[in-house]
Amino acid sequence: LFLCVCLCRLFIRGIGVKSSVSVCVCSAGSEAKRSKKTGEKAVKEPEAPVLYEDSPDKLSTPDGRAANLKITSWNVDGLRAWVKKSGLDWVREEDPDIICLQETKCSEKALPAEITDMPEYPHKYWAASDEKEGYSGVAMLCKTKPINVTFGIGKEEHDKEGRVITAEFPSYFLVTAYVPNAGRGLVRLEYRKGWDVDFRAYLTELDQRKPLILCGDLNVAHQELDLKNPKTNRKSPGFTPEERQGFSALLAAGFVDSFRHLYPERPGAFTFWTYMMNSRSKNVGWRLDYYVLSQALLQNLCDSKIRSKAMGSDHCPITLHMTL
Amino acid sequence: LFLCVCLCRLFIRGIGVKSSVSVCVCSAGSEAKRSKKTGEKAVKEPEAPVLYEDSPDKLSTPDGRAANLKITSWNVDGLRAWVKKSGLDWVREEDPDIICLQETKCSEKALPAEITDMPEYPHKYWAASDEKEGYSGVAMLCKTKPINVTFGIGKEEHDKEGRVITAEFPSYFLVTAYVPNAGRGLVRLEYRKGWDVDFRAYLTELDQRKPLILCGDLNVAHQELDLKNPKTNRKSPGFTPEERQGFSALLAAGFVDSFRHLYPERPGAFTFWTYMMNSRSKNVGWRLDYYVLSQALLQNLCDSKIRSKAMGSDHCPITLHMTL
DNA sequence: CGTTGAATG
DNA sequence: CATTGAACG
Repeated sequence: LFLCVCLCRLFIRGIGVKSSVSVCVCSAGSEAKRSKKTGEKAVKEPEAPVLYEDSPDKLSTPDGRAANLKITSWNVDGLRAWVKKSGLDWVREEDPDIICLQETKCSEKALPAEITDMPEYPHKYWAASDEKEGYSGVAMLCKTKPINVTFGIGKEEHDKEGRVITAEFPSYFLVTAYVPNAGRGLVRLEYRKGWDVDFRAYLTELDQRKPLILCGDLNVAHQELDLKNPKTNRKSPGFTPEERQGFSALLAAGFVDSFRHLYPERPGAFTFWTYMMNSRSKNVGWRLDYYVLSQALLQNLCDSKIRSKAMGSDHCPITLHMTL
Repeated sequence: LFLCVCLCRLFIRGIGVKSSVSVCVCSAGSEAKRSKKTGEKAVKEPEAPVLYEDSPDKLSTPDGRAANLKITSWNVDGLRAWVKKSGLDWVREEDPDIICLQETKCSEKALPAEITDMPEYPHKYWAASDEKEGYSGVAMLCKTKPINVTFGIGKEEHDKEGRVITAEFPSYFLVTAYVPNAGRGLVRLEYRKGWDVDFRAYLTELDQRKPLILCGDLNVAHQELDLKNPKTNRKSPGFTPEERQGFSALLAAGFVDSFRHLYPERPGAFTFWTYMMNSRSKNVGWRLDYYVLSQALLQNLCDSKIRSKAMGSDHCPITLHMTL
């Protein structure tokens, strides 16, 4: 086992795979202690995985107004493969008013007819990477037509990779984003830091006009509670101090992490699991996908859900219920 | 239909795909005439495909000596995928004394255990491309140990792509080759012409020491009879005048195309069908794989077979029966 | 581990 | 149409 762990670490070294090693560090209460005591060797034994069950959807605000807006966000990790894996069947079942997709990896002309033809969502918006085909890309599908839709964040250097779509509705902005990954070896961490600054400025500006909902793959696990193995991932993309501080700064600018607001202590609530090492079956994951709200919208928040059972990507979808 | 043909041709234009257009040009006798007469429009209709059934194996020489050497050659188009598609099951069933494989696209360290462990063939020889991983590569598996085995043809410029293995046995040489494709747009035709000259010299020299059997994907259809659509492929890699003349020159140097020697008029005898356009089901193919013999070995030839039903690659295997 | 396009055939 | 490694995650 020890050898195995070492080999795993060697394999992962420097490349910053998100899920880290195969030995669970997050303990499962008394389970963990017992297994430590019974372990014959000095090496750690795998502990019982903390699986996760999301609570039932709450469909009203704290003051009792019924939910009337349902949004789903999903990093699909390649829209075409995700469609083949019946991702759209799950979406039809979930039946949200708005669907936001990230990492579509698909130019508009290559979109499968299954999604371009979907009559339930007559208003569809696509953003793709200008240069690299099959890289990045986000989409937004709406049942009702937004007042206005824009692409990018208004900064040339950030707007070539199809990472942001902003839709304006009467009472709010909806922003969906696929935040740049800091990359293996953190080769793109500097760029990411600049992105975080500029993206925060963009959101702050929007927020001054109208409250906003930000959703998508923000490519950061904010706190230790937000990933299975915080100890071993301090230098992994998505959990560097810089990226975590970037998220903290966003919250400090007047926004709220809706899930953590509602469930401040809930462990094991992840939205991403690397395909490697059976991470998902062991719930060795990260919470990288969020609904971040303008503080002004907190009163309209009903629930913020993690649909961890939905398959088709290395991320699972998340769903937001609002009264607006 | 005409539009479709045009689009196909446009798609294929300049890239020299071997199988050419989807309309069969090779006629099926009276069938063809009838369909032409009944055609309402001026455009050609698809004709009934000429399918191919190989004759039963003949297991003795013309003078009645029983076959005692069975060789199988197969361009596997990626050994790892071919193994997954049960190519080895077919080989075990065929049970030849020697197996020659081309386009293995696999370095020695990446070989699947299913083939490296095969106890029926204790003597295994692998050649791979030096530079490009997953490109070219040939292999030879023998039940009995050769006297000597060499790699390449003794010319630096040709010996970097793992294209030739030569095994010396008491009474003959066995050479397996994956001849360089002239490439889309014939970008490598000049190189191929040089190869043909040097390979022929290599074989001629070998032949002076001991008679030889050459097998493999020679990447040329010699005569019009050797591919479905000769008219439309005059400029396609594998059927250019230069490549065909290269093969003619080889025969003129004292060698025999064993299949065509035995079956001089047989049509539809192909060993390759592009994966595109359902070519194989329509037998729109090419004969690119050969057993070429030193003239001295003709007296030992029992049969030269095309196993066109064996699946797992875009080529089918060919089998040679000899008395040696 | 799994998606994507590129090169090759 | 299908295989391969490379980039990326």
